[in-house]
Amino acid sequence: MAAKFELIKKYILEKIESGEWQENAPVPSENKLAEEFSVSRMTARRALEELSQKDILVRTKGSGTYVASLKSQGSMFEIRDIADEIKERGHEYSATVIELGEIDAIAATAIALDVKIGAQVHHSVIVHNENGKPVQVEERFVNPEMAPDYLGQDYTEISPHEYLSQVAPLTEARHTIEAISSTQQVCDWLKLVKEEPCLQLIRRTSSKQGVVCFARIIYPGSSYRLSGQLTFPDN
Amino acid sequence: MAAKFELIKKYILEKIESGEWQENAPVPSENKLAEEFSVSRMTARRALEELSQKDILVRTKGSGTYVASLKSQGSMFEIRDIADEIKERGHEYSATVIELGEIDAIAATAIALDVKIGAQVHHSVIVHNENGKPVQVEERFVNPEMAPDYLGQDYTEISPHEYLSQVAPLTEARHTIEAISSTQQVCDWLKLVKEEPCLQLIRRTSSKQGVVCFARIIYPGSSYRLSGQLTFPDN
DNA sequence: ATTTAAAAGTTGTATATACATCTTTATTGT
DNA sequence: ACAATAAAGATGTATATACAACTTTTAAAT
Repeated sequence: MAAKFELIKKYILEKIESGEWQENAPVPSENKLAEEFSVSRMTARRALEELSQKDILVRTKGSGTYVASLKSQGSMFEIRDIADEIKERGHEYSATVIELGEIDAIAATAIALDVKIGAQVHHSVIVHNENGKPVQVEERFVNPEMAPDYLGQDYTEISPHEYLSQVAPLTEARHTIEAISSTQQVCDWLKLVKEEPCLQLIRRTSSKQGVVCFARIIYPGSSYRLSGQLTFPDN
Repeated sequence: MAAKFELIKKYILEKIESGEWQENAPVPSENKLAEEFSVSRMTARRALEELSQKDILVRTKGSGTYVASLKSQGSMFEIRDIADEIKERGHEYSATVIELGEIDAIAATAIALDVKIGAQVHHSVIVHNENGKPVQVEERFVNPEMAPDYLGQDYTEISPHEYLSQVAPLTEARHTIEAISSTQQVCDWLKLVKEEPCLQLIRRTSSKQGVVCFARIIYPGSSYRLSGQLTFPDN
């Protein structure tokens, strides 16, 4: 039989995963959880404390416990939102939607998304511009079952990453990074006059319900960098 | 005044950082710590438990608490040890030491290592081979104060990473990845016949005592990949 | 010597309690 | 209406206790 505090953790995680408790939503207090689950306060506390140490919850003395900002989750090795980064630099950000529609999944896509070959999947190609100049291209294949409204969004306003985070919070992502030479297609998208080494980041995102998204993000290697941080105990 | 359990955590971390307690070393039991620090068992337990959740300690019911394998630390976004990876594939691994000595720190190196410009720092260039073919070059600048014996190691036997992990465990690393075109020097080292897009990973490693190492690791982008994983709560 | 059984040691879970510290809300006085 | 104060509510730290479950060591029996 599972431990009591694990059941409470599970309960909270489910609320967050389902989207019922969004970012910054208040979580029941130690005493409330203790009463609802018929456990002592210390047991309820343990559940909250452990989730807080995993940065899923944020606790404030005197105030309460809240769902953490999900962006802080992935930040260990998340590409900082390109829009934020550009704006922070004081430059103008814009996005160009090159493609947004459905396509048949070829074998590689089907495997990555865990759907049948030939199945219709959502597909988008978006170019991010800094001061009007393209600096990053982002191609995504999205499992329609996980995000049925994917095609209905305005991606000049909200980034796909942002939207998908709302639809499927608490996801796990696997990344692969490689250096490639820009293909003709990439040269077109990024308006490169010649071939250039590029960073290609492939990201496969899944939640407990299944694979959400398969993304290919390409930077011209010379102009942009991807930074990751391996943190370690503060003390 | 700091909380009692924080003092115990600090005590344990210092033992590990100093190297006094190595990998898999036994850590005093809850009861022993409770007695030594004159606290209740629950307080000592809290210190051990929190360090265990950060993967610094490993606890086994009935047996005891031990210092975790440090390699599991960085594994979230550590480049898997190239030697291991090659051996796992059933291929032959070898390393070629191209350079091993001292050099004057130029400005960029000095800043990265937090030493004075012109100071002598340890320097190594090592090429890793798979079945005799070079697949990765690794250039390192090492702060001599942190690892005085760096030059005395046999890097065909032990990897610099492995050695440095012993000298300075519990480090924090910052990574930057970019795509570059191979320079002539890199072409020489990797025996590339023509320019090729490469992944360049720059890693700056520091412990609490200071900056340990500044490393530049270059892969031919087409043949090798760097994989990272963003994990998320198991439940 | 080998096996078996008991004991001791260690971590895991759970509870009840006490008090500290901070925040938010409600009350009261002007 | 405003400000000051009090009360209530929340998290933070610490302790003492009890028992469960597992491992290692010790002791005993064969």
